[in-house]
Formats: sequence, structure tokens, C-alpha cells
Amino acid sequence: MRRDVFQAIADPTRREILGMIAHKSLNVNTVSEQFDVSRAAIYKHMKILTECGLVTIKQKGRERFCEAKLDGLKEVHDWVEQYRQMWMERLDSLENYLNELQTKKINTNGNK
Amino acid sequence: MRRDVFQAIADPTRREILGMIAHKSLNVNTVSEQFDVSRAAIYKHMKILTECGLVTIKQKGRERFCEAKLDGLKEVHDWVEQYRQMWMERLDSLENYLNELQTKKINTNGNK
DNA sequence: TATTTGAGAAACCAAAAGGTTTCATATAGG
DNA sequence: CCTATATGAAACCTTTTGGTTTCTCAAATA
Repeated sequence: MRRDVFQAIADPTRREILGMIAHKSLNVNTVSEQFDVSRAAIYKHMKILTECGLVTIKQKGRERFCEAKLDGLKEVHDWVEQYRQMWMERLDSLENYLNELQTKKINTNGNK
Repeated sequence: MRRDVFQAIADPTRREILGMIAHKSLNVNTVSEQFDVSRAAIYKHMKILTECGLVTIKQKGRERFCEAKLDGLKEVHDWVEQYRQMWMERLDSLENYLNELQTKKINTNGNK
């Protein structure tokens, strides 16, 4: 099944999983122990994460280590980035407006 | 209802809606005409977007204009950003590795 | 070898998501 | 005033989601 990265990170548990394995690969059991849901539930989350390329699995004996593939987040980054320009501009113009108000106020006070 | 921005942008239709009103506010009908689902469906999407603060509504007569509040995406941006550092580093080290290989190859060729 | 342990998979379930149709209501305009 | 338009909201339906329990199997180990 073709999975969507946006949909994958929509679930807070999956975001937490990513954070957990971002620095260090962990096996499924170790990850699931950190949550109060069943191992099967975490396994399903992990499956979704692998299906959209955010996680890859490395078998080692009977254990399977889950490794975060964070560059899969690039798609999200790029999508947000196109809008970040716009909200930054608005913040900037708000700041300018406030500065202008401030300047006016100072001038008014000065003329008193 | 407290809505989650991550969940709001998980749906492709909602992302499209945001793109549509990012530069120019539109009323609900105008937006829904761009999609092949019912107006009611789009209205529901719009409700979710407003509930998580990504859209605000401005009433004008009988019309209601939907305005994108893109700074609501900051939460997503910040979350992705913390990981971007990591995937960039990996890409950098891969690049360095490839450069190293390249250098070695040149040296080897030079010694032929 | 017998028994833990780590994991995949199936069957099942309740709730949420995304959609539809239909109805109600308020404003714009002829 | 009457009608068309823009919208909100309710009732309903199907599929997806997130979860559970249970079973199986292979690798590690007492």
C-alpha cells in the first residue's frame, strides 16, 4: 500500500516513535514497552512508518531494529516551507507597524 | 473540540484547500466548486481547519470568506526542523564520503 | 532439549473519518 | 414580496483507523 508521509505523522504515537528511534535504532519490543498499548498496536504503527519510508528495518538474529529515515520528512518540510515565507512576511509587517506606532508615540511625546 | 494541526494537514483535500486560499480569501462555495465532492464535505473540512486555527472566517453579508492563517503551521515546521538537522548531517557525511572516494580514485589513476 | 523471547499475522471490534442527502435559515436582488 | 443564493446543520452510511486477543514460528538460552 502506498502510504502518505503526512498521514503517517498525523498520529501522535507515531511521532513519538520517530522521536524515540531518531538517535538510536531500537527493536519493536523495546519501543512498545515505552507505551501503554499492546506490542501489536505498536507493530502496526511501525508498519505504517516503514510503508511510507520513514523507518527501515534491520534484522539481527531474532530481533528487528527500527531505524528512522528522517529525510522522508523532506516532503513535509518543503510543503510547510512554501507557506513559511508568507507567514513570516505578515509577522514582519506587523512588527513594522508596531515599530511605526512606537515611533509616532515617541514623536508625539517629544512634541508635548 | 481541540484539533491537531498535524491531523488537519494529513488530508490531501485540506492541504489543497489551504493552498487555494493561501493568497486570497474565498467563500465556502467558491472553494467547493473546485472539488468534485459536495459543498457539505468541503464545509466539514473547513470546519476542521478553523478548529485547529489554520483558517479564520470573515462574514460579509451572506457570504463567509475563509482566510488562511499560515502561521498555524509553525508547530509542524518546528517539529520537522528538529529532525532536519539530522538528515542534513547524514547527507553531508554521505557527500563527504563520496568526495573521498572520488579523491582516492583520482590519486589511484594518477599513480597508474 | 525444553522453554523463553521477539516478532509477524489473523480475526475481531469500536470509534473516527469522510462522504452523501436533505432540511432550515438568512440575505440579495428583481 | 418572492425567489435565488450562501451557508449551517442534522441524519445517515461506508471505509479506515487504532486497538485488542490469540495463534504461530523462529531464534536464543537455561
